[in-house]
Amino acid sequence: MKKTILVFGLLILALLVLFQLSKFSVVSGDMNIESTIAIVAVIFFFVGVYIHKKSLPKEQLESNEIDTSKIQQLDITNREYEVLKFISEGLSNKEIGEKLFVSESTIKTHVSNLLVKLNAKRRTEAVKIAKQLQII
Amino acid sequence: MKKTILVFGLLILALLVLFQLSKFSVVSGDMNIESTIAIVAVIFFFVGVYIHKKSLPKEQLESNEIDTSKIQQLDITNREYEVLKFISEGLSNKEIGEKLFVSESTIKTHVSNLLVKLNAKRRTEAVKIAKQLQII
DNA sequence: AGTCATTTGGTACTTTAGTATGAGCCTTTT
DNA sequence: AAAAGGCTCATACTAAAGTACCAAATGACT
Repeated sequence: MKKTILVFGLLILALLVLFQLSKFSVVSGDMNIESTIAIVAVIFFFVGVYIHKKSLPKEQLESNEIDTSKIQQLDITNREYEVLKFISEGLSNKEIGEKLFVSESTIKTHVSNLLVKLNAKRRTEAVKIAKQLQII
Repeated sequence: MKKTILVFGLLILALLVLFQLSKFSVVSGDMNIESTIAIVAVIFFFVGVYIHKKSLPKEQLESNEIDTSKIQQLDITNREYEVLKFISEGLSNKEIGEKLFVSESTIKTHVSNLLVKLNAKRRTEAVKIAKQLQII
């Protein structure tokens, strides 16, 4: 929180300096008007982008990107990951088996392994943990 | 997609017009340099904010806000909603019962009613649907 | 050729989950 | 007071989910 205030304070200061500099350049004739306005426009455009980005909660920007490396760290195999995604879609073991053209037994095996690897007691908990880890 | 291109096209056009106008104002002496630069800075700042906002996927901005009205539309009661949240946390009926100081039977009743109201076959599907509806 | 990880699938069993039904107790509304 | 909705709980059941083991086929790597 203190950090945010500091950053914004410095930013405003920088903008004021920039603004004064741009005026000075024009008045002193070091630069023509078109260039100055263009530069100011470009800079303030990016400032607008930056401010808006910073104004958003961090999760909304970080989230939605699946962390592939974490999947490997947990030793989750391709097949297991497929099953995990179907679980998060709310499908039963039987339905997942039909989607992947394998038996329900196979899905049960995958699910059991997933629960161990994700340190979950139930499939619902597995979904929660997987989302926290940004795996799905 | 066509709409996006159209909007951005018009936006660029408007900016060019604005840019030319600002130059013209200064050259013709209708406005002083300071004011012109300030106006351009402010406008392009907000353009930056706008562009950045538009560049984000809609879900990232809409999401994270729970839709209270939709909960009522579905006739989900307070208690049922509490249970729903615990389900999404990956708890079992027994664990939820302990958290809410009621029996597992009671939780089963609530879950059954939730599944009907959310039109889900399983608790995992209920979680998925509830998230789609931005209820949790 | 042999090892290893992955995927598959089976049996047998225990544990949760979910359904159906009925009932008692409150509180709010009519 | 009666009706209605919400919360509670129990019984009895069926259906999924999950565990524990075992075993076989496959492909990659050494």
